[in-house]
Amino acid sequence: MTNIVSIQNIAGHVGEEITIQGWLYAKTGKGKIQFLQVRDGTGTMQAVLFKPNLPLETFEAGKRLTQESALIVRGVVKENERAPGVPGGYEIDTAELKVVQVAEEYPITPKEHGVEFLLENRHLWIRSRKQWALLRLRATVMRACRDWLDSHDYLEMSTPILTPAAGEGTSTLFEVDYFGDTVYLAQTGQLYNEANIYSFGKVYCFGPTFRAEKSKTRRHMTEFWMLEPEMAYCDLDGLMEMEEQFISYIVQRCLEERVEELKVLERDTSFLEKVTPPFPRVSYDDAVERIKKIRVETDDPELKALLEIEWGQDFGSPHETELTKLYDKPIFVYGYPTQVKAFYMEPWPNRPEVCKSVDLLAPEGYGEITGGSERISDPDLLLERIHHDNLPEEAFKWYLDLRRYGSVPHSGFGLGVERTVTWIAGIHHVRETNPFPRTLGRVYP
RNA sequence: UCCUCGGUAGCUCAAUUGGCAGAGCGAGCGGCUGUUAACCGCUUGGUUGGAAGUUCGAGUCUUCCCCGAGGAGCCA
Repeated sequence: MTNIVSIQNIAGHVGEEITIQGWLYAKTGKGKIQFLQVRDGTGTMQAVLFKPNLPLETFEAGKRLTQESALIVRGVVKENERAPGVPGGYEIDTAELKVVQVAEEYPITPKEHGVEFLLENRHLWIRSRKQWALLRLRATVMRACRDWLDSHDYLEMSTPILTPAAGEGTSTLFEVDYFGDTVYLAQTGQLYNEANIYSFGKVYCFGPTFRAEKSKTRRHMTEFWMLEPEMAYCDLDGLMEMEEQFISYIVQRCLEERVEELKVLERDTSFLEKVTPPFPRVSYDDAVERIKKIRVETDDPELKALLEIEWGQDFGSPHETELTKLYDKPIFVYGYPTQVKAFYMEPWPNRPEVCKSVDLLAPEGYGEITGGSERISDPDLLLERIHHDNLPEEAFKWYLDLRRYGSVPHSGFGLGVERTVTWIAGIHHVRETNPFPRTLGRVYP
């Protein structure tokens, strides 16, 4: 069979005889006509088998096909608005059907399934339409990240995954035996990025990161992908300007390139269309006041309890959720209390209790998708902060060196890929945005 | 680590006060020329998460354990 066509390009082949290589997603049939929904990885389209037009054995072979059987279909492409698929509206009038393998009874039926069952069968679940759309969207988000950064003179620098000590000294790390020594799986590449900017100016690292925290929420995984840009000669304002351009570009790329997938996900894209610079900037001080006001005004006693806050405390997810509901765009919350943030963040001028940190909160209640800051550039201040947090000075010797040889103001942030995709896709749980999610209590498959 | 909910057929669930463990879907066979989670008929389906206990009798009650989900804290 020749002229193999991808389903995503089917619109350009109407009237032609083509071949589709794929798998049977679903099948419905009547006595003399059968409809095969065929996936090929790029989309789904209908192949029609009409008994009078086919050799009997071909029609009978079609009847024996089970869900997820591998098959190759040849026939003429026709436009037909009744034909379902992604993109819909096209079908193939089957002339030849080659059965590559008849699949065994497939566990995931087109009916409802529970989360536990689906996660146990994740290796098969990714074939389902919604999961397929979600992971295609993820790939676009990741590529858009790289495209924007690469075209703005950022250089991708790999940072180590095996690291000698805690990046920030706070989160729980996975331990790995390293020829008798203990090393840790990286939870950030930031410190290495800070070294890299002094050679390359603007850099980013992009890879998996690991947190051994026992978090069981829809926003947490133990292994997730993080993108961390870092920029020399960049202060907090410069960071926010860069972030809003960057995030807006990613969202707009998804709207352009993943129309069908967002349709499958039933995403209301009107929210995404509003994601253009500038984003609202809210100081931590203001944010606390607003949350206090919401807390006073709510009649819900449960929400009242969750929203309890005093200046100086970090926000929890309920606080973030309520804040984002006040806006229809992502918002920056900047100037968090120094005591709740990492040691390396630059203090606010004349207000040492506040630091030049900024989180980006996605709208519609999704909350934090990036966290960043301007970093301390003064060697004495950085050393003082390391001592203040009781961190081992010896481990940070190289990091302190960076402040001794041409230190400049610099900033960076980390973006959680799965959280970003979750928001853009408008879905409930981050685990579905990773092909094989690792969560507390699940490392299979 | 804490709080809440859950575990019954391959899957999704039901089972009244402690009294014969059921339905839909899937799968198999047959029928149907426009299906969209097709429809109609027949067939197939069980270590009720595990252990112990109470009882004439436990899916149901008690104790312990295992597993999962949601949330909190922490974080992207």
